[in-house]
Amino acid sequence: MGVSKSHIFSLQQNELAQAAKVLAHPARIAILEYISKQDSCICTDLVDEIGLAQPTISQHLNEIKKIGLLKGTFEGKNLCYCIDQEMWSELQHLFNTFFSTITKNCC
Amino acid sequence: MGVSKSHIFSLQQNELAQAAKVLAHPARIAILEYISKQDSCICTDLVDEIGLAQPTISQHLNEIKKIGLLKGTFEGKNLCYCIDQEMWSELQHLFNTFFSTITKNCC
DNA sequence: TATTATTATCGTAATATTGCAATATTAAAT
DNA sequence: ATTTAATATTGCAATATTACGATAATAATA
Repeated sequence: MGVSKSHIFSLQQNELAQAAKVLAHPARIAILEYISKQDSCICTDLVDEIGLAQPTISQHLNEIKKIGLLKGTFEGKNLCYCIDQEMWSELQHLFNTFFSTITKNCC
Repeated sequence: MGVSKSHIFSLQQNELAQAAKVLAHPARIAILEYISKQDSCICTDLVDEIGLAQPTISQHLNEIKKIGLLKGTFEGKNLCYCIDQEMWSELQHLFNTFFSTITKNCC
């Protein structure tokens, strides 16, 4: 088929997978890193900084936004994106828990 | 186009994205969780445990194997999968570093 | 109000992913 | 040597993702 059978998995499993999907593209990693590097918030610079077209960046931003990782506020003419701290911590916790609950007992 | 322009990103960014991609499917999360839950190693049970066809499970296992997260040894007739501890720790570190270096200064 | 700069959306093409049936491979057991 | 059970591979269909040009929407400024 081609559709993920998400209904056969638990909420936790789907949530983690969904979050991982957002991080599963170097452009989105780069975007998050760049946003966090700036003291002030960014606007258009992402397009210049990363070598992708404006609609593509916009699409990636939207993916990040969809799981609530970005807050955007207007500041004059330009949209001003920043990382939602609460959501970021939540994500960090989610991954951390997953990594530590996997006990690596082996044959 | 449709191809990820991985060459415009750093090695670190690509590696993290690649790793995240492996975790970006609930079936693979479920597989890792199940393997770790078992005291002894698993074999066919993944197919029964998770509701996906055998070739599909095999494919997912392969994705996990590709980044070196699984070790497989034969134990009688059945393949016996287990999580590569060293690689797992490396991954954990990779994500941990990423999550903590993103400083969430906002507007 | 018209212009300008920034961001979003639409449409489309290329490629990737997900899933399974059918089949092949592998190795133990008869 | 055959059969049996477990895993891998192949081929294919459905859907998702990535990327961008063209265009629309938005809001500050002239």
